[in-house]
Amino acid sequence: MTRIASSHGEGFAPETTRRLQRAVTRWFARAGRRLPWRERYDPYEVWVAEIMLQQTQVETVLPYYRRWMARFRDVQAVASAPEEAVLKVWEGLGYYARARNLQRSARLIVERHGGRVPDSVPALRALPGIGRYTAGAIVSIGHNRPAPAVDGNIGRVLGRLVALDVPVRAPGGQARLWRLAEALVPAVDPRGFNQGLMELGALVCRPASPLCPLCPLRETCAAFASGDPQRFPPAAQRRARPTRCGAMVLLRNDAGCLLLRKRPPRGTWGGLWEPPWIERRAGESSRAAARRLLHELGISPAVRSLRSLGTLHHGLTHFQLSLECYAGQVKHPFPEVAAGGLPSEKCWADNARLAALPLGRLGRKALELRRREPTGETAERDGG
DNA sequence: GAAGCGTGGTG
DNA sequence: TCACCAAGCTT
Repeated sequence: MTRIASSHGEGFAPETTRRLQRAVTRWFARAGRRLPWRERYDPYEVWVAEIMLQQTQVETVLPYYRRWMARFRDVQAVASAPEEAVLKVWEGLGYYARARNLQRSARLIVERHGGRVPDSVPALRALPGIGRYTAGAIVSIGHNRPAPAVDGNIGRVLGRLVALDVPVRAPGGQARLWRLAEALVPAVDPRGFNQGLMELGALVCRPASPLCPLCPLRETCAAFASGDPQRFPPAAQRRARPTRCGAMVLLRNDAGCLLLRKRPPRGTWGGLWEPPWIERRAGESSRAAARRLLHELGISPAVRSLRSLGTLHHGLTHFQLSLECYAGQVKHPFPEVAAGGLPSEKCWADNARLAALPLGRLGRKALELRRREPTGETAERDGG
């Protein structure tokens, strides 16, 4: 391996660079997976796929991508859809700000770019939800123009190639990787090169147990030469994940409809619907928390009883949720629920509405808990 | 710069 | 069971 210092920063000697470029693009042409967004390389399709793929694996994305394309054929279709329709297709995929930003961006693309996905990094980065990586990916993959793009996979591949000794996310690590990517991306077939690096990271240069014997870059790879490629680049420290406890209420009225609340547009599960829940205060029992929640909802006196359905556990990136779930019946068929907020933020949903509204996984889990519970009145018992 | 933002797969 | 990770972006 020959590495030289150049005016562009660090990089490889020109002949090494060309060899790496060829090795990656040839390997990708041979071993790259056939994926729906790789059929036509339509910039709209690449854009949607890249947003879905942020922090999400290919296998998870596939069914969502197909549903999306069946529902929204082009930028205009996204721009003109109700937000709820967009969130419904996204339901279950997580990081819901991506869906809201996708639609905001679609409207901006219609306004500013005549409905065509921009082909320059600055124009793309001006759109919400598109950062440095995604802009580079859309330019190179969607438009086949040379642009560097460093995601988790490429960061690991390049990091191993040069035996990067600081975490990818560290300040110095990012800068060095982007300089490398910039120096390596070829003018010819940048699409195949960037995708090839990513595909290598996903299939061969995996975080754990990399398949070096299958790697077209092993002769140039400093981590491979070290004999322990898995050590590079070093992992960053993780933060602790605290558990938050609380109570959720599944309230049915006499018409059999379930009370749902819409979450505020920002924050966790922004814009999605869910059965109301509340965090427990210090020293407060979950049943007491449930009663406090009912009071906030303004329907406390109408509830005959609360029976425990069990505990719902849900893990998120930065915390773990543990919710005691209570089922209750409300006396009046259509009680006022506006007391605790705007009327539009709550609704009594029948089964058709439940199926049509966007809910997060937590909400769906709660509905499942209720469905499995035998119907009819049971004596009040405390689940904690 | 660090924290917030979902979910599912894996060892 | 549980920590770790996966095609990052925003504030």
